[in-house]
Amino acid sequence: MTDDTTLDKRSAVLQSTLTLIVERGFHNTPMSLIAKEAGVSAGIIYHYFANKDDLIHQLYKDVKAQLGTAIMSDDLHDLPMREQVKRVWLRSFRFYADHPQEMRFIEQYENSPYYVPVERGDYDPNMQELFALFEAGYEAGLLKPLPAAVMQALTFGVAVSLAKQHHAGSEHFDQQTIDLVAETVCEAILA
Amino acid sequence: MTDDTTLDKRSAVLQSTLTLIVERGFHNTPMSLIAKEAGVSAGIIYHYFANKDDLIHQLYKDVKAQLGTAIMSDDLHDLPMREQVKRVWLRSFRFYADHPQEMRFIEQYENSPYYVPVERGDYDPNMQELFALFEAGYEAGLLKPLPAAVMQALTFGVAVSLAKQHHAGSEHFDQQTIDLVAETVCEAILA
DNA sequence: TATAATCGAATGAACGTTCAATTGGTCAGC
DNA sequence: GCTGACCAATTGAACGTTCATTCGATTATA
Repeated sequence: MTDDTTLDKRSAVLQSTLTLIVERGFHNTPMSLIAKEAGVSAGIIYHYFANKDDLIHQLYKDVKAQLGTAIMSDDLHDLPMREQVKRVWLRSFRFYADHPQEMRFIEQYENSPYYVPVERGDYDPNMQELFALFEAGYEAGLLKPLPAAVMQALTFGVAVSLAKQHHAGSEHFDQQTIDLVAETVCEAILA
Repeated sequence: MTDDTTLDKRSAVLQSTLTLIVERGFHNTPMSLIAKEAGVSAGIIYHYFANKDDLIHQLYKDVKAQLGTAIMSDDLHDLPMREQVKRVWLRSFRFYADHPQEMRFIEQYENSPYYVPVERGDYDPNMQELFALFEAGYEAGLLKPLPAAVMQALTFGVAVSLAKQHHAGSEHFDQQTIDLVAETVCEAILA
């Protein structure tokens, strides 16, 4: 009973879907349980979502948009490239570290058959901005001439992996260590 | 019908479970379909596995062991640390790149509630050897003094992320690019 | 002949989805 | 300000299906 029932029920449904799927997986999370946890009836879910898959897809979009906002919130223009990269990296790590449920849901979704890699145009606006940043850096010769996928692996791949261990493990990383990784990542991709 | 029925049925079941779960997810992969695809009866699965969860857990152990073998197969001792790291990294990437199903299954499993992070002792012997390699390098001062989790993120995190995009994307990476990433990863963690 | 392997129909529970019925709110016309 | 008409929101029991698992019978193996 994650009681936001006073707010709108659609949000309550999304919220309890998030919590339950992270804890129990896609299977093993019946609609009836989502409804109970959200404090609504089973039927109402179908008023807001076409079906279970639609609910899951919409939740993913929602969470991914949160991530986009967290990373690209304020503008980075007129900062040097190195600083831009560092900040973006730190924010992505921070989002993952501070939002374990959201992170786990994203990962669970993206590694399941639910996920169909999207066209560039389908991305969240903030994410598009992010790609633009990298592209600009690349064309200005400030970044190493590496394929975009390699860039992503060397930056966000590291952030995701690190955050996973952050949550899984007893180990917690102090800010100094995180900073060091951010620097290392910059080193890896800056020309 | 991935016909290895002439071999033992247990393997046939594991194989079709792998294929089907990668394509359809844990849910949406009924035992009956696994049986059909393996060319065996539904009942026989319960002769070899306690239940569906057990089947999935055993498949994971199996695949993870394959990965361990692929990475640590021959011995690396008396190679310089840099070369050891580079080879291990390249092999892990190669395994993922060459075994899309196995990779996807590992990722799907590890990002689902099936996965309960294990104690050190539970790891595959080859994986343990891998940890030992890093530990030795660390204690000899050949690697940067970073937490083990950071080391993993900077190496395998990158490999996994890169391999995912390798499979998802149109983009394919030539050996030269892969080599460059391997070098970059070494740079990132070597003292 | 005893034991292991194998079959596949039967079972019963769980689950996604539907729907007829109820409530609540909005607002036009009086 | 009241009425009633309309539509959105909401309920939860009921439906039909799917699925994991069981088990008695059958076949192969030793």
